[in-house]
Amino acid sequence: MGKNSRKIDILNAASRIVEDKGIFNLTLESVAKEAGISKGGLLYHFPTKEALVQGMVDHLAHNYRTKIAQNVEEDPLDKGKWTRAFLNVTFNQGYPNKEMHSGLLAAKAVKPELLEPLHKAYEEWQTNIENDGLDPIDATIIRLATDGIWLSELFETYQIEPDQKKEVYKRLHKWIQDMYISTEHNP
Amino acid sequence: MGKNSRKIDILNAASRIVEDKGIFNLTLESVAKEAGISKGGLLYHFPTKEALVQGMVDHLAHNYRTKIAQNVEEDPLDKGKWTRAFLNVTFNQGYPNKEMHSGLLAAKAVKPELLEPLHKAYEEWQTNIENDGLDPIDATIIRLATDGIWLSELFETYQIEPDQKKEVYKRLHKWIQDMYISTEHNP
DNA sequence: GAAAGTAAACCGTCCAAATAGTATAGTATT
DNA sequence: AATACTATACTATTTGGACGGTTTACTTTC
Repeated sequence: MGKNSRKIDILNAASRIVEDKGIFNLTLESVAKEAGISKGGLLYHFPTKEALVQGMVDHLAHNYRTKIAQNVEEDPLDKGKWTRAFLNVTFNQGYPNKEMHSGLLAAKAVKPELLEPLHKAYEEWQTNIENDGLDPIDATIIRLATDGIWLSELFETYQIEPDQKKEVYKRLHKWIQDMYISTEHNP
Repeated sequence: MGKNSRKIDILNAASRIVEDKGIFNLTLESVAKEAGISKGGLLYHFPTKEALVQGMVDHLAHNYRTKIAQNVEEDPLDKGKWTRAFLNVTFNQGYPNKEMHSGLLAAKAVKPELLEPLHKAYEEWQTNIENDGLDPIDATIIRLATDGIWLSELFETYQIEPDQKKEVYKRLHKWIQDMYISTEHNP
């Protein structure tokens, strides 16, 4: 296993706690216990609670980035690949997942500045989506809609039916396809 | 003026604290101070911290509901009025606002079950939007996109340019209009 | 209309429990 | 010898909330 698999164990434990018991139960002791480690051991890896939360954010931003990048790379088509990546990741690959939810909430609670790694990722993505070979406004709308799915899962504002979610996905996907066709004659 | 204007003062104070200093600084003392009241006085109105947060959620859910309902009522057209209400409220009336952000985050931190009033509102709205006289999937996509705007403002994932935001609004609005035209011949 | 009564609104202190972080001495692995 | 821990004790501080008392706003009674 990697050198820092222990660190990742700890981060996962922290995520689980935030997810199951809320941020107020994210204490050094509870994280240590959940990770099967002593408090001293936890503090060895993350010297402060803030460092722990920063670790959570860095980790989730890295994972999210990797996931999106993978989808972009594996896409055979160039036009719309970024927009499609977000669609796929959100609708078919369960991202952003609960780990991300906890990380976001923890950071927002402890110190919003910790979210910067994620902000940077989002800025880049927005640029890529606007230069995805599609109409930038339409592409942005598609991205916003996927973020809407995320929001609804994060706060459980409403449970979209799986069938309906699939329909939404198909329609958005088709939308990208139609844009592609309508612009390929105007290079 | 109203009997419980004091309660609302307190709720506003609590929102301000969450917004400016984060959830961990939402203590009984800090809320009391911000509201210009004593700790005892605060506890008179909200006997526990949980009750305070519940108060925040109830208040924001009520305000949001009212705002949406107003827009629906004032809409001269029937078809698409619910979908348009969300568009207008989100893009032109600054809702969900910071007060809502704080309430949501506080509830999620203290006890997610407290969000139920909001969940109920969302369920109803989803039903209304699906029966808005528009294509239900398209209407849902528009709603998801507005939620996406909300998410980005809540976590500041990326700052959408005001011009671009306006463009997005115009396109979504036009989309509703086009749907209206294409379906009005098939009653 | 003064006095008495009453309930809601509010103050300020006290306390037990919890917590972040420090410190330290020792152990296992590499 | 260095790294990665365990285990435990301790400090300093914060916090929810209980509690007993006080003021204000209104009524009622005499």
